[in-house]
Amino acid sequence: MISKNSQTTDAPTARELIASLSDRIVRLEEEKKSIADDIKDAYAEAKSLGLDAKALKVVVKRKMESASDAAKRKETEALSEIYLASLGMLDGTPLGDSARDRMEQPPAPAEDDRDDRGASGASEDPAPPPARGVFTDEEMHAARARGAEDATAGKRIIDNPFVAGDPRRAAWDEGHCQAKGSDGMDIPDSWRRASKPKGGSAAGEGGQ
Amino acid sequence: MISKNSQTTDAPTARELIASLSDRIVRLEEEKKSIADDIKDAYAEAKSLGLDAKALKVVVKRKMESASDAAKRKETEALSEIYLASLGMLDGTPLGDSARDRMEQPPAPAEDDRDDRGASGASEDPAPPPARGVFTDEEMHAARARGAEDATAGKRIIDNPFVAGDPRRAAWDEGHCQAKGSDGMDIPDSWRRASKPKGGSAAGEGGQ
Amino acid sequence: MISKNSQTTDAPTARELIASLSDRIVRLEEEKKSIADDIKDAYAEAKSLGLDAKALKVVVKRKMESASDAAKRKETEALSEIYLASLGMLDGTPLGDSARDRMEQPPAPAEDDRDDRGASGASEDPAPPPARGVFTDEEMHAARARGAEDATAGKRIIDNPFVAGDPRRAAWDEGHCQAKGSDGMDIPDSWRRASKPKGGSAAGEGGQ
Amino acid sequence: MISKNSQTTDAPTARELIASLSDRIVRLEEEKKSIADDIKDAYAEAKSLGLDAKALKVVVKRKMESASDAAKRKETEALSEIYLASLGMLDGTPLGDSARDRMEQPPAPAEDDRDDRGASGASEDPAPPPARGVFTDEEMHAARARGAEDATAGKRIIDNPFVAGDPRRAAWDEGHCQAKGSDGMDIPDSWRRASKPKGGSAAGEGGQ
DNA sequence: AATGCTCCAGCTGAGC
DNA sequence: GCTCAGCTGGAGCATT
Repeated sequence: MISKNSQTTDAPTARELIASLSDRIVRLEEEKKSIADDIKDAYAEAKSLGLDAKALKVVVKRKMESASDAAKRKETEALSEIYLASLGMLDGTPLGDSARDRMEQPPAPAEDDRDDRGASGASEDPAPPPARGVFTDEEMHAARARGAEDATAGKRIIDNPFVAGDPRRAAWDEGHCQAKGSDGMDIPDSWRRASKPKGGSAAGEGGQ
Repeated sequence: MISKNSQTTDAPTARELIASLSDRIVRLEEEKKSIADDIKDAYAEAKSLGLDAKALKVVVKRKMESASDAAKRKETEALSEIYLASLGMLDGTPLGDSARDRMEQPPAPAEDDRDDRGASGASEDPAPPPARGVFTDEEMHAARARGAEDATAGKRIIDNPFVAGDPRRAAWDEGHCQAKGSDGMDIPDSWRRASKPKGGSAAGEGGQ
Repeated sequence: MISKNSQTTDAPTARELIASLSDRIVRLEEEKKSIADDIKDAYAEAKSLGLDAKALKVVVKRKMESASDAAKRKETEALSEIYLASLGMLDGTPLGDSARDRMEQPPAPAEDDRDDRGASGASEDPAPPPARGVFTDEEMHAARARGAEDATAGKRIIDNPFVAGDPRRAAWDEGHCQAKGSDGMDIPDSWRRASKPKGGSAAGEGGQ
Repeated sequence: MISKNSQTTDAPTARELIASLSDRIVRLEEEKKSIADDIKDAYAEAKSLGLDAKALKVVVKRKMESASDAAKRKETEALSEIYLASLGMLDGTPLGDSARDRMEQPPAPAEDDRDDRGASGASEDPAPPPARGVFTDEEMHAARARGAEDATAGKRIIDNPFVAGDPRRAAWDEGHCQAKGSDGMDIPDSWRRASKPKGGSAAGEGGQ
C-alpha cells in the first residue's frame, strides 16, 4: 500500500534522524553514567580505605589541570591571600610563596636598612632568603632525598631545615611525606579525616 | 460562637491559596534578583577599580564561613597538601602550617637526633621552630605592627623575619599587607589581576 | 614617613576598598539568603496546606517569564512534541495546540478528500475545527463563565463542550478549575500530590 | 608487633594508594569527558541538520526516564496545569489528558443534566468522550495507521478525526507525524527552530 | 551583541 | 532528622 521510504538509503528522513541521533545520545549518556559510577566507586573505595575523598578530589583536579589552569589558580590564590592579609584575616597561615613572589614583581628598589628595633623576640633575619630558581635539579633532588631520609630517621615535619622561601623547603616536605606514606603498613592517622569534625567552637588561636 | 457559615472570608479557597502564595513567591524572587544584581554590581565595581573579582569572592566566602566551616576547610586543605606532597606534586609551595600541625598530632616520640649529614647547603636548623600558641596577644600585635612598620620602611614581603612555623610570621605578613594596601593612593599593580592570562599556549601538555 | 593615611578621605586605599566592598557584599548575601529562606518557607507552607510544591514552582516560573521567554518555551514544547510524536512516544497525550499550529504554517493547500474508509469507529469529523483567533473577547469570556457554571452544576472536566483546537476549550477549562478551586472549603484531593508515588511498577505502558 | 619492616608486597602503602586511585580517577574522568564531547558533537550535528537541539534533548530525557520518573513527571505536569488553569493562566492551551483524568478520580457521581443554555456557538457535546482504556491494541494501531495515511493524503494535523479525550487521538497524531517525518526527503520547516537556524538552512547536506 | 561553554551554588532525593 | 552527594539552573566568561 503505502510506499515507505523505499529505496533511498542515503537520504535519512527526519524521523530517522531523530531516532538515530537520540538513540546514539542515549547510549552515550548511559556510558557516561557508567563511568561516573565507576568514579564514584573509586572515591568510595578511597574512603573505605581511610582516605579523605574530598582531599583526593583536590589531587585529581590538580592532576588534570593544564599549565594555564595552574597559573590561573595560583594567581587567584595569591591575590586572595594578599587581600585577606590586608584585612588581617590570615588566621595563622602566612602568605604562600606565590603571593610573596607576586608582591615582589617590582623589585622594590628602596632598601632601607632597618637597624635594630628590638622587636620582641623576632629571630633576627635568621637566614638569607635564597632567591628563587637558584637551585639545580640536583640540589632539589638532594633536598627531597634528605626529607625522606629525615622522615625515616624520625624527624618531624616541622623540623624542615630549609627556611620559608627556600624552594628546597617544599622538596624536603615532599620527600618527608613520601617516606611517611610509604614506610607504614597502613595509612597514618593524620592522613585520615578526623572522624567527626563537628567543629563548633574551634578554639581560635590568635587570629582576628 | 460563629456558626460554620459559608461566607466567611477567612477560609481561603484553593485557588486563592495558589494565587496568594505564588504572588508572594514571585515578589520574593524579584527582591532576591534585585539583591543579586546589587551583588553583581559590587563585583563589577571592584573589577573596574582594579581588584580581582574572583579573589574578592574568596574573601567574601571566608568572611561568611562559620567556625565549623573554617575547620572543615582547613582540614581538607591540610589533607590535600599532604596527599599532594606524598606524590611530589607540591610544585614549589611547601606544606601549610595546618598540614604540619596535623602531621604532628602523635608527637612522634622517636627522636633520632641526626647530626651532620653534610646536607648540601641546607641552612642548618636556622631557628628553633617556636611551638604554636606560645605567644601572647601582645606579641602577636607587636609582630603585626612591625610588619606594617617594615613595609613602610621599604622592606619587602620576603624579608619577613619570622621563620616558617612561627605564628608571628602570619601576623607580620598581615601588617605588611595592611600597610602596603594603605599607603599608596592607588591599588598596587601586584594586587591586580595580570591583564590577560589568556594562557593556553603555555607549554602544552599531552592532555588530549 | 607618612604616619597613616589620616586626612585623605577621598582616596580610598586598597585595603579600605577591599574591606568596604567585601562587607557590602557580605551584607547583601545575607539579605539574599534571608529572602531565599522566606521563599523556602512559602513552599513549605504550600506543602503543608496540601499543595504540590513542584507544581507551584512551575506556576511561579510561568508568572515570572517574559513574553519572549514564553515564546521560546512554547516553541521548544511544540518541537519536542513533534519529535516525540514522530517516534511514537507521545504515550497517550495528543499534540498540543501550538505544535498543531506550527505544523500548519504552510497551510497545506493540498486537500485530498479522503473517501470513506470506515475507519473503525472514528467519530467522523465531529466538529469543524474553528480557526484560531476568530473569537471575540466576549466569546472567550462566555466560555470561561460557562466552564465555571458547568463545574458548579456538577459537570466533569472531561465534559468540556468545545472540541480540541477551539480556543474556547482552554477558557472553559480555566473557568471550570477556577470554580472547582473556589467552591470547596478545602483543597480537592486531586489537587494534592499523590501521597507516595514511589511507584516503579506503575502500570507498565508501552513506554520506555 | 612487627618492628618496622614491610615484607608484604600486597599491602599498598598510603602513597601508592593515593597514586593509583588518583590515576585511575583521572583516567576515568578523561573517558567521561571524551564521551561528553561525543554527546556535544551529536547535538551539534543535529543542529547542523536543522533539528532543534533543545527539543532533541527533551526526547533523550524522555527516552531515559524510568516508569516511575514518567509517573512523577506526569503528575507534576497535571498539577501544574490545574493550578495554572485555576488562575486563568493556561494561555490558550487546554488541560492535558492526564490533568483531566486526575480531576476525575472521584468519578463525580453528581450528574446534573444541564439544560440548554444556548451557549454561544458551543459545539454541543460533539462527541461522546470515549472512556479511557476501552480501545484494543488493534484499534490503536488502526488509528496510528490512519494518521499516517491521512498525512500522506494531504490531511492536516488539525484534521485529527478523534475528539479530545479519545486515546486514539494521540495515536493518530503519532502516525501523522511519523509520516510527515518520513515522506519528505528533507526536514520540514516546521520541524526546525524558527528564529535562529543560522548556519546552513539545509544547505547541501550531501555528506553522510 | 548574542551565543555557547564552564563553573558554581543552591536545591532535591537518598541514606545512616 | 540530619547529612551528603548528585544534579539542575544560573552566572560569568570567552568567543564570533
